[in-house]
Amino acid sequence: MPELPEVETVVRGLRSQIVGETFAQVEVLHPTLIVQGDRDAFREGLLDCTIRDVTRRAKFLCFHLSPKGYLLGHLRMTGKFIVAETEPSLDKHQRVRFQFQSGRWLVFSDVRCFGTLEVLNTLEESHALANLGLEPLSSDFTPDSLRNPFQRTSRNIKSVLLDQRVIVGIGNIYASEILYRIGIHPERPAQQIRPKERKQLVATTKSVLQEAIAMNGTSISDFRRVDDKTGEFQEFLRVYGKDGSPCGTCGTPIQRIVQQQRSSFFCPTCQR
DNA sequence: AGCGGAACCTGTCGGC
DNA sequence: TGCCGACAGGTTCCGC
Repeated sequence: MPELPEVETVVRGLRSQIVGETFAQVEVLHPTLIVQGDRDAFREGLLDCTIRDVTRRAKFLCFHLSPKGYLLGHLRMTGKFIVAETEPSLDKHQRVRFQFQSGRWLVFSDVRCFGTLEVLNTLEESHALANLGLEPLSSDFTPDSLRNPFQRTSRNIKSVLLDQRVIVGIGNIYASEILYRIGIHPERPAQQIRPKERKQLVATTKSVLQEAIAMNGTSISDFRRVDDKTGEFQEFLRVYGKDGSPCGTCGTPIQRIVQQQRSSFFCPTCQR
């Protein structure tokens, strides 16, 4: 489910639902994965703590706890948080179940077990957060801020867009969508991106992500499972997964290639 | 130092 | 029906 717009949507949902709740019970169902470090320390770090706020950094979810500490989560490919008013029935993908003092529940569910949850005293001690790049929706993300990262690499533009040490939040789907909208071929070396194109890249990245957030991230989520979201999903995406169908601008069939072991979709005519 | 590739794990889909 | 390979929205680690 998760690139920046989807994580932002989840964060906003959680913030509106569970700020003020206090952890009364923490059940780790998955033996080793998901929860980083010691399971007892994880439980102890959360019990009796109140959720003060829920925020996002890159694709990480950050629960701010009172009196102290943070719960840092990452959905990776298939992680999901579910809030429930009463005890949810167990299913095999649930990994961690939290009960609040109010009697409400929060469940972390994850088919592939790539997701992570970690309790921290301070955000500074997080290894994961240490080397993250610019937030694309912040004012720091400017054409100028990309000049050096683009200049001093031999990689192609697609792979730099996915590099969380440079820009955070862009994933495989939005990388293709952004490059399509500005007419840049995913295999173009980042070094060859001209100043004018950097400017377009920044502006388009912001607008694509903002538009997706405005659509509550449904541009991606549940694309296979939930029929009623399909319309919105298909309207938003112009190239991702559209391998073989005609480009909306010129009619040339959209092409799929593999870069860094991941699919890229592009129009061979419009993108150079 | 920077890069590409493998690994982490489970599920689904299409082809034979 | 069943088996097999390809593929899935992300990150981290390892070797060159």
